[in-house]
Amino acid sequence: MLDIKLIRKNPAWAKEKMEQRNVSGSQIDDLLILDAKRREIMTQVEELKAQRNEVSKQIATLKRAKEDANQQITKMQHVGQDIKHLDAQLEQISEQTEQILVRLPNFSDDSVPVGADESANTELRKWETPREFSFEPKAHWELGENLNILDFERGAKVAGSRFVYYMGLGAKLERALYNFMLDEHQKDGYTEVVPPYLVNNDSMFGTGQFPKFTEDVYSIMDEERPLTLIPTAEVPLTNYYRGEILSEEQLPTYLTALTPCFRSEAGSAGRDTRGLIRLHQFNKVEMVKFCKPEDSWNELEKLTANAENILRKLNLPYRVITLSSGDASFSSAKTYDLEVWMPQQNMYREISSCSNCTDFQARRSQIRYRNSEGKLEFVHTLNGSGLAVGRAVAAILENYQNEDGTVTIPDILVPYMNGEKKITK
RNA sequence: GGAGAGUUGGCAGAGUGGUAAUGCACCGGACUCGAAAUCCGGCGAACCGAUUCGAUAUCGGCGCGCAGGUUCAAAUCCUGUACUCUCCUCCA
Repeated sequence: MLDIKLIRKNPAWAKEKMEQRNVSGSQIDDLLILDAKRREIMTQVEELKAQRNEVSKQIATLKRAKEDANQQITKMQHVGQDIKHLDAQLEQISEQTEQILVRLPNFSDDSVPVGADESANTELRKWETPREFSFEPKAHWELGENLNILDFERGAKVAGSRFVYYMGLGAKLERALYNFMLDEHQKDGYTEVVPPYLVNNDSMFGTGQFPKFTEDVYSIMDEERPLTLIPTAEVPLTNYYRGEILSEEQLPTYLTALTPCFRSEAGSAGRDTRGLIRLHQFNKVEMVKFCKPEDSWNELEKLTANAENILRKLNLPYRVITLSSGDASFSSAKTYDLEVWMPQQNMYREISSCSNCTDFQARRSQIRYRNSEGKLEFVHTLNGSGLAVGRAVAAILENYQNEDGTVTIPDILVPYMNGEKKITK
């Protein structure tokens, strides 16, 4: 959530920043009109309440002295009516203000390339050149099906399209990967967490998925109480400290978790219909950080390096992209995407997304800390995938495939595969 | 699933219709070479608004798990709800 005071202070700047994110500047105008009205009513109602408090004290004094207070009581009955009326108005206008405010995305950092969509993204760096194949590289789904380690057909039968079974060494490769990732992140100072996979609406609001993106997730009703299957571990990890005041010593806090992620993929019909790239359920290792505001930009670089570390140790070629203002996600002030090389598609595909959400999520979820002057401040939150496990499996299958259709296990994973060096039929 | 108890400041804990005791902690001061002890004073956290360019500050609102209701007035009464604990039941 944006700081309304910041918008109040500099409306023109706020409008420009919102337009960079494909949000009409008129939203800011509407917001400020409502905000001015809200404060006007608030002043009125607060004056009346002050009066009521004052007279109530007189009534109490009179009553204690066994004197007559009827005149004051009658007067306050009217004041009470006025307060009720104005409070109702205030509530209505506050709701309208909130409606707008909670749907505005975070401000992009000034270092972010300005543009409406992914065409304005910029490449920051590239690591390793993709391998030259002496044969036509196969798609990972073809390799996986031939090796009997991926079964999309039965996934579709049992659950529907965009679901898969990993079998045998495929399942083991998946497990090897996330064990490896979690071990690496632990070395980098992250605490391993197993969080809830179902979360309540407050949590979904806290990280910015709700109220705007209800279509993208699976929700269930549990005794009238809605719960949502997490679309990413960012939600339970960032909400870990929701509503809390942290001490300075608790910062920075690094958390990591392997979780399944559930996404309805509404609006992506027809895209990546084959393979492991876009499933309704996939595993992901996520990293989340809470830090002091002054540290968050440095922490973003470190977080991104932690994700890159995984790809480097797996020896998978990748590049780092800075997402443009229009392409970055709702809560993010700046996002780096890591894209891994996929030989069959002959292109880089997103495998990780590392974002600095500044105080945007912290304000929504009320996560603060007491700074050295004893003042409360919102923390900054960051999150990044390290990595999407399914996509990593896909990248390994394609990059490590041999001409005979077998797949060599990356050296670093061999110990995690009980010494298995190759996947054969 | 059933029954009961509870939720009050940083912590402990009183308050059952008249506007949140008290203790510890904390902050300031005195004493001291300095500290401890002692004494004096201050202090519920957060949030919002007005005055202000802004900060400080002042005033006000708000504030007893949360949301409603009754009342001139609610921590207190009523309704709903969340969470915690205990017991029973069930269960991996």
